[in-house]
Amino acid sequence: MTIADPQLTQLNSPPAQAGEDRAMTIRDHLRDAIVDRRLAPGTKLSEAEVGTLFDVSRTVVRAALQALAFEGLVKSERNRGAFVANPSPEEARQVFDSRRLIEPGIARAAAGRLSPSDIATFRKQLIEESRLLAERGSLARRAEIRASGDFHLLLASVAGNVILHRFMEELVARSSLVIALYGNSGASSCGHNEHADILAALESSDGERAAQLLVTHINHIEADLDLRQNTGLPLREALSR
Amino acid sequence: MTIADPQLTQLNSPPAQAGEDRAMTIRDHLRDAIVDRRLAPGTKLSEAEVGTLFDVSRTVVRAALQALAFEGLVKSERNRGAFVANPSPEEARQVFDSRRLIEPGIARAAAGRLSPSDIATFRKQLIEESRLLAERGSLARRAEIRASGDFHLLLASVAGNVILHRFMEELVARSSLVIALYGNSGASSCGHNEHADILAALESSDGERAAQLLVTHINHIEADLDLRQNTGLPLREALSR
DNA sequence: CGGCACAGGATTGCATACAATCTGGGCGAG
DNA sequence: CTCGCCCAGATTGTATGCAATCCTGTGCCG
Repeated sequence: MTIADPQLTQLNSPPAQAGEDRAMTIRDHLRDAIVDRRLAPGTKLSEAEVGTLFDVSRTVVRAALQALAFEGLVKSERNRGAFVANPSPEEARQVFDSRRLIEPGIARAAAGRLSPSDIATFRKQLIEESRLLAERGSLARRAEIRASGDFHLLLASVAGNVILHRFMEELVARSSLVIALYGNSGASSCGHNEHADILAALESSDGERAAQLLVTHINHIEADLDLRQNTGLPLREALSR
Repeated sequence: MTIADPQLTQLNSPPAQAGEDRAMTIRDHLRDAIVDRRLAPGTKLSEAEVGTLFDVSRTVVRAALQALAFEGLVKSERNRGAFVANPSPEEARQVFDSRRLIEPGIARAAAGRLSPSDIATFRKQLIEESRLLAERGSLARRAEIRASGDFHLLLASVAGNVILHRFMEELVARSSLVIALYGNSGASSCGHNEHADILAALESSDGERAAQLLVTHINHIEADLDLRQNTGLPLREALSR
């Protein structure tokens, strides 16, 4: 059960980053792979194996894995190793509860600060989403989920609060994991039209409406999941019953 | 310019932790020292020095420092080292903006879940705060600030959302830093009575009122700071010490 | 035949060694 | 005297080695 399948090989090509921080580069690549579902929840991330893939020592890999563990994307167990997080339905609910609490506030803040260049960026983002929505194939589907998350991140960045932005980065990433695990419909889960509506509300400086649309949007995403308790049981306890 | 002053010597006594995670132990001790102001903002945390103090290798220290950097309590600059964070007034405002956004939601959630044993814990907490409020001396003042933060953390823990709880841990810790930096009044900044009022609202299951009191409370804390822009010299935190 | 003990291998935790980079001071030229 | 360069010390970044721990599979015993 090695992680070196063909689709992951692309991880191997960080184009010789400049003297930057290699641990963070690896962290970013792993995070992308996780939210893209190229790495399934529960997959073991062996230090040696990751190190070989990226051609660095375990020291650097450990730093990257620790960072991902902080973000909740990786669960690290002492003397056992690091695994792609496998959020329980309860955790999944908490992710969306948190988003329902935080994102409306972000929307209100963003509504008051939206610059013309922000609007342009948003439009480009929506166009990209449309393009991916039209495309077929699992690869496009992945990119679409990613782009959908980027919309929310863009919103957070416009709001101008770096702390909340980081919180949102974590929440969006974990949402991707949760959707990967509990996603139900074949239909695209993240209604793209809703994003456009939210942007429209922002453009008319109607932060309150944007906030409300956002909550509805999050509700839709969560409603599309199957968060029944059964699925989440760890193997051991499943056998005990 | 060593950090081994008399008041820090107490860091040196982790009573030989069991096989637990030493990096996290060191992280906790450092965090305590930072929020207690025993380590001033801007202080350099040399890996070798910290390692000597705790009698571990730099490897472990690096893990602890990375954790603190992730929480925003430490700012780590490549090839230069780790420093106790020195938040700008703008960052300080963002901390409180974040708290105003998140804590009311936590209060509403907590109001619906408050158990009798929770109430008992809260009461003990308030008594402790009163005790410290009465005491004199900088040591008691530190403990009081700490205890005041613990109230908010307790609230988050009652709310039952582990993600939001972690966010609050970060925000409370950063608040302590900010208060240390920009605190104005000699008077106790964190009105203890307000905590009691909040608890009363929670006990009567009036989450809305608790939320509102909480916002007022946060406003009071922030109002007690001097967040004028003047300090904002990005000049390398010039003379920050 | 099933359960338990134990050894082998593999993996992580930690310490240490070495390389890369930064800081600060001294020295020389203008 | 001031400015700039260069070198030495110090500090961080990374790799590697060793010890501790955990998992697996085998063989023994009930």
